[in-house]
Amino acid sequence: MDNMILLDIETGDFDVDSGIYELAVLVIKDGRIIQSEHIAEVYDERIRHLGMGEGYKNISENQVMQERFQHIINTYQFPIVAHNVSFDRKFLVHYGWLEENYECYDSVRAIKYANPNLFSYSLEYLLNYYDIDLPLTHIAIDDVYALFEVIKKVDPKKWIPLYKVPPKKFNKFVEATANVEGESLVFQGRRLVFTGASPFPRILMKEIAAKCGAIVTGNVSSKTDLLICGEKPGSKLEKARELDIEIQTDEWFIDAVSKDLNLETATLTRQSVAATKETRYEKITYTKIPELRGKFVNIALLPFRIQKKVEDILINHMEVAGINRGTNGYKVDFIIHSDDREYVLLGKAKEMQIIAIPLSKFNRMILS
DNA sequence: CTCAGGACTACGCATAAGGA
DNA sequence: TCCTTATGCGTAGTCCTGAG
Repeated sequence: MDNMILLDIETGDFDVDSGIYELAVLVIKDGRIIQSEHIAEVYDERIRHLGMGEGYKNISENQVMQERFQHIINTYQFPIVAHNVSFDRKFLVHYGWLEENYECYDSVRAIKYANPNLFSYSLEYLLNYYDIDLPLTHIAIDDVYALFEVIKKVDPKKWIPLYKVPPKKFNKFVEATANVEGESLVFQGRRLVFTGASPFPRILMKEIAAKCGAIVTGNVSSKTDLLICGEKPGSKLEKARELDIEIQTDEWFIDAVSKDLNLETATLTRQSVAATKETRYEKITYTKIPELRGKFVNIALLPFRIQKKVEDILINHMEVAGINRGTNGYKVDFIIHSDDREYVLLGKAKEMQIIAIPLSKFNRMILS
């Protein structure tokens, strides 16, 4: 997409009622900036550096500011692009700055499609990942320039407008397997059918039924012996009634089998499998980092949701000797830490000549 | 800390293909 | 010909992740 209006706003809070304090736009034509505007009004120069709209007036209802913005929109009529555009759009539509049906694109989404294997897509993380030497000041005009640099670097080919369904090739299949210990004869040789939703995953119910000697099928027929019915059943229940087949609830089912089987030990594993066949979605191959082989790595300082992913990569792809998640006492050769904080521990690590790299750099190394 | 909207999950159901 | 199994689409509900 060569023509767009890049946009960033600073607001009082997440809530629309908190108001708009700054708005910055870059008009991009043929991939170049042809106009930049910082639509804002300073009231206290001394606290302006704090960002997040500090030191600026609330301009939500300011007619002049609104017209300045709308003049740009009307002049170029390029689609609007912002990082998490639905957030900015919500404010602009709410205060009547923007038509509800104006074409909007989310840069988070476009960048994600271009590079699906990053640990985060926040603007700060992207600046670090792409090694762009611009500070994220949370002053609208600075941030919008930063976003421009990121977009230039990524050069996303696929831009999907808000509310449009993405292409299927990003779908992943999920393979689920259940494991239940023990054997039982409760349903020996009987044909079972499940219908409706239940708090117990279907895959687990099927596995349990099989352990009890049942033959589980998908449709009710005259050969069916028993229908296990959860909430909101469909036409299977109707059919079972017609054919006068025994109908029981899922609680009844769990009750019946738990006499013989120890369900406490049942396990359910889900594995995400990249779509294959006709799609071009390739299995990720990570670049090995030789320095990590056989080393002990500390990942204590990572955001919680990312810990597991990193752990998996370290064990299965980097052949590390061990991982520790705590910060106390264990042998450590290497530290992978979060980008967004300063740690006292890192100073100490430097003293002890332990290599410490931010997550974004690790991310870059394994994908290069 | 909020909220929008996309991603993901877990079903039903229609239909086609496969088996006895 | 009847029954089972596989597949793909529709959908409702839940979870996740950015923005300030």
